[in-house]
Amino acid sequence: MHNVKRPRGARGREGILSSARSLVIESGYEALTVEGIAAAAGVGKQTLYRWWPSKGALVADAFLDDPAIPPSFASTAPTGDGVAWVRAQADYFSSAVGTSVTRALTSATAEDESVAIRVHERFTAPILAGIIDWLAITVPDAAAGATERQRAAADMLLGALVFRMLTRSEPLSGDGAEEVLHLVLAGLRTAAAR
Amino acid sequence: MHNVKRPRGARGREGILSSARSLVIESGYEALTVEGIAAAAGVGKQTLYRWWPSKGALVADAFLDDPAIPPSFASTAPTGDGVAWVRAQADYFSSAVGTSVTRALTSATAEDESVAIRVHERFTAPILAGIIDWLAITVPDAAAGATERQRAAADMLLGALVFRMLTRSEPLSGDGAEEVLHLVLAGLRTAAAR
Amino acid sequence: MHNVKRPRGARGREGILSSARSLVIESGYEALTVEGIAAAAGVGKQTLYRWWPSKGALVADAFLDDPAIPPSFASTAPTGDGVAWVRAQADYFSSAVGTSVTRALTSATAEDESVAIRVHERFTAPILAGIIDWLAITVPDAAAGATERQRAAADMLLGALVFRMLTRSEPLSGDGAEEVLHLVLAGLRTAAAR
Amino acid sequence: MHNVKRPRGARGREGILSSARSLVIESGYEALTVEGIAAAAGVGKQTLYRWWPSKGALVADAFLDDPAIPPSFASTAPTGDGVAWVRAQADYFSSAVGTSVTRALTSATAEDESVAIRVHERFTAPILAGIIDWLAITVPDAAAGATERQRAAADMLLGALVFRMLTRSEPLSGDGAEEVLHLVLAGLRTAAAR
DNA sequence: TGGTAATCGAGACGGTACGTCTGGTCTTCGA
DNA sequence: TCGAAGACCAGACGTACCGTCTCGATTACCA
Repeated sequence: MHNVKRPRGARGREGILSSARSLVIESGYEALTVEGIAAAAGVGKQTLYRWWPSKGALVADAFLDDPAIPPSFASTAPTGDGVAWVRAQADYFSSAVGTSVTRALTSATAEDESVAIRVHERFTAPILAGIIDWLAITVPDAAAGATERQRAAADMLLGALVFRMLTRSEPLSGDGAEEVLHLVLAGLRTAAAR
Repeated sequence: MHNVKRPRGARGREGILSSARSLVIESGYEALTVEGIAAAAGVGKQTLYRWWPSKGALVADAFLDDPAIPPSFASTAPTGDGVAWVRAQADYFSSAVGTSVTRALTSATAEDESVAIRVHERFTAPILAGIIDWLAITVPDAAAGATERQRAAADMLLGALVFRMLTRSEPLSGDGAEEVLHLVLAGLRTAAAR
Repeated sequence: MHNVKRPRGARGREGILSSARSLVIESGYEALTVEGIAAAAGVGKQTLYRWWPSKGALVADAFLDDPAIPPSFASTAPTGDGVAWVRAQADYFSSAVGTSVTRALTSATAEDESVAIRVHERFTAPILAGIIDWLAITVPDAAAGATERQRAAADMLLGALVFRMLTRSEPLSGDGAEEVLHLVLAGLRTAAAR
Repeated sequence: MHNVKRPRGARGREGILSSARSLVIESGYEALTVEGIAAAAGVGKQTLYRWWPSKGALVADAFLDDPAIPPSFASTAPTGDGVAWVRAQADYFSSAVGTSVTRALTSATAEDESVAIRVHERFTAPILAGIIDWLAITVPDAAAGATERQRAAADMLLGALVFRMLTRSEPLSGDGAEEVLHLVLAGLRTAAAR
């Protein structure tokens, strides 16, 4: 994306991104340095600057490119009644990894507009799309404007979870997350029946 | 807050905070430096370190201490049907000032746990409390657990707005924000009637 | 010299040396980089490292191999009374080219012992030999040790010119150089007559 | 000289210059780095850049400011018949320290015109002046132009020594240096008697 | 009212990291 | 098959800030 060619060094691109991921999870995005990534990856600094314009862009790639990482990532769409999904999200946002990764992506996003766009396109938007699709099936609504309503509902659902994590030491519990889910579904049903 | 005594310098404490505010709004939190604040306020660096342990703590004070700033701040509670309030919030989060300030507080929060606690206590919690109170009046619900439900609803309402702003170039429109409000109220009403 | 094979590239070996010469004369030895030479010669860096072990060695070759360069080089031996020759040397060491070239060879020499040896053998020693031969003819001296004396005299003659150039903004004038010549010849004559 | 104020840190200015001197003598000017000096002196890089505009200027100060260093420096004027002095110079230029220091000053001089001026004013010119004064006493000459002749003689004397050191692996021996001295004096005497 | 302490601005200090540049080696790919 | 092109690791460059530490000069309080 930043360049069609890819590093071909001994460790290569994946080694670099993997080092960056480890460092973010260990010590957080604020403590992350380009020199630290280079050292951890056994790579010259210039190699990083050759492929990524900034620390934020590198970190975005680190968490966006490899679907296997992070382990229990919030990247699947809800299924069935959604309860299992929303509790898994609550667990993820309560975990050290989930906290580190989400904060890292938020910070990277805040620093650089182009990173923000990329993170949205490749990360946030797909998750929201999955939620919206599931909501459309779960609470059918043929009304004009239903799509906008579902979009707002998805923002509320994911937004409440993220907002809690960013602003509170104790993120939403599984029960709290389920409460959010129920309110969203109840609201949508009422609107659909209106 | 960090010290009962106050600077006696030409500009004083308020001059420092005011300089910090201007710099954040002009150039963003990432570009903010302690040296920059000191220079802008015509103050020695040591004076800043005397009263604030970190850049984040200073910025938190800058936006928390003076109720007059930022101008159209999201700090009042909703009234009536809430529509005017929620549209004002959408406007605020769409503005350059609202974006800068919210991002700055989010970043400061991410860097330092004690700043996070302070921002929550002095800023986020009061806003949420105002919303919760208004929700309790607007959608009366005597059921056990209603408080938890209202807390979740407040997180959804404010969370959706903040989440949108943080992750999207185009924050929620007034209409979108109103949609969120309606869904929250509809959900709460259904739950209350259950 | 460092390799019997020769580049076949567009410009070839002479193109490389010529680029190096131009760059030295334009910007000086300190500002010279291997990358710059490669770029100027339209050649890969590896091609340079294939034939020269260091920047210094390349520069030495650049000024030693081609007798046509630099234009009015100090490489001829004195003739007749030596006045014309010594004034030509003064002019050369006063010129931009003479200054650049001499400084470049001095720096290259200081960095690398093997370059020093090569520059001496191929450049300094022949010049000194020419001077010594001319002195032996001009001030005949059959005494034992006359050769040592002539060697010292040659060092004095050329050394005074080089020393002046290296240490002073204004190198020896033609008159100053002639003064040096007269002193050397007077000293030798006195010694020969002793 | 570069600034009227002086470093006041734990180790101070002299510690920095002393570290620079050691490094030059150990490994030569080419291998010297600003970071190396800073590390050896236990000082931040910025402190060096605050007081000296370049590595060359720092090195010039290192060898010019403290008259006690280098130990057997060529900075005294000749006395008596000059033989002891000229042999001491030959020894100095044959020593590892003399070689390192002279090459370092020559390189620093070649890189930066302002360093060249300073080295000349504070180092080369005083030595030459001492030689000229001694020559004027040793070989009295009331003729017009005698001063120019003595200046040329001083350049020949010191120049031969420096030229030999810079261009040859084996600098002038004591005997060779004495030969130079005799030739200079003989030449001057002849000229004075003319 | 004059003397003494606290506090100020200013900015030097030892450091860390920045983003860039170059050195010297190694790999790719077109002619 | 060989060389241009340029990526690679390494590490120094000169700069920006960090948070700490002197400096005088300027209060402000007490004698």
